[in-house]
Amino acid sequence: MVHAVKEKVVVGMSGGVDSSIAAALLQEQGYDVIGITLQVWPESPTGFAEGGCCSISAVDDARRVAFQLDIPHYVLNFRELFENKVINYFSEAYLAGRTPNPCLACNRYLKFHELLLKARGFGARYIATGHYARVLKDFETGRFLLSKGKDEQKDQTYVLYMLTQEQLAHTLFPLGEYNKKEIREMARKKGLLTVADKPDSQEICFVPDDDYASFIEGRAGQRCQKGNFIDSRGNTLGEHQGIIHYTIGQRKGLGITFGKPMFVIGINSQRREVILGEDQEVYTDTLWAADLNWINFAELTAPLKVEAKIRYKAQPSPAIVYPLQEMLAPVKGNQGAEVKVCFETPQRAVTPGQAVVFYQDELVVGGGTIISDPRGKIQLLK
RNA sequence: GGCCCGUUGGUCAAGCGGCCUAAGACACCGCCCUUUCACGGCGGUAACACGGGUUCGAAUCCCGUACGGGUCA
Repeated sequence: MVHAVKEKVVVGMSGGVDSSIAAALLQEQGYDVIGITLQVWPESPTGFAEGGCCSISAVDDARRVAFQLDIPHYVLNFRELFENKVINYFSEAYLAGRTPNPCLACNRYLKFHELLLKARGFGARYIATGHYARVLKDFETGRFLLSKGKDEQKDQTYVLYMLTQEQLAHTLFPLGEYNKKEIREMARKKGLLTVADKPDSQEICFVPDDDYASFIEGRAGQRCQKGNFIDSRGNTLGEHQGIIHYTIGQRKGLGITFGKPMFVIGINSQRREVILGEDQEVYTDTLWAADLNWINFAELTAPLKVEAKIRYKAQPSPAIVYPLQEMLAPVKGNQGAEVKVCFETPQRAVTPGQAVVFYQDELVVGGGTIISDPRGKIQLLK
């Protein structure tokens, strides 16, 4: 008589429908499932949007689902880590004139890195999340690959490009083979009614009312200094509310009118200037990126043809990634560009701080952080 | 001071006696979209400087007041 030892897996349960069903599916597949909810923010569980991927209000929902599935559930306090790795990064990036993506930092440091460490503490070999993505194995190179999920509409690989081989080797994405619609259907059938119809997460989970500027100013203890709107020739057009209020490509909230739509085409944090221009001026075909992570191979040694995405919801667009021999503009303590990306067609609103993610068909080849603005000027990371 | 011109929503700006319970653009607000910030889609709020008159009827014509701009000694 041989006992099949059940493989242990820790599921990051956010309290939403996706991670709940992820846990349920793994359980059906015979895994020994442990549910963990990361408590990150804030102190008080009130006043936060339902359904945020890391919303504290979700702890109760996650606990309830775990109870219904009859799996152990733990709530771990990740507040300090979240503060250091996500919120600080978020604030500093904005203050430096960049546009951060806190979800990427949260994934990189908490949901995958730290959760995997905790999982090992539980004796689990795998962690799992409710992302719509798939992990494959390349048997020729032995590398683990990241692929889009079956549901193209819901593809979330953009926020997973930073996963290391070590992490991919120990991560399961049970939703990769399903559509969102099917997941909600399963939730209803399983009687997980509290989460079945929860809206998808949205907005920054730790910022009340989506007013991130006030949030940053509140933490900094002072208002962000105002500055000038200028055009691409340097003419002053008006006064802005502080650079943290703006991102490249932005149209609304400028409070300034020219009879035609105007967009942010650049941010100069040193001079506290926000550069405005017409729609056409916000397009560029070249960008530089740093902080690269490669999935299909260890290092980029030759130009690579890819389809690249410059924002979560951007369309993948044909491009060539060139490795840079020398780090551009190396500055002590700063990180220079590692690659130059040339698109076949100009991209709208290339924005420093956002990620560029490279695809080949269904696979995520890698990605990095954009460090140049649409006007081709490189801004170094801090 | 005299003479002339102008004064329409937050901004720009249609309108030339009934089609104006006033167009459009930009801005603003809301919803949708969305694990970031944005973009985008849809919808919405909002004005005839003021007071008299002419007329069946005035944003549109006349007179005066206020405020702008121009011009003349």
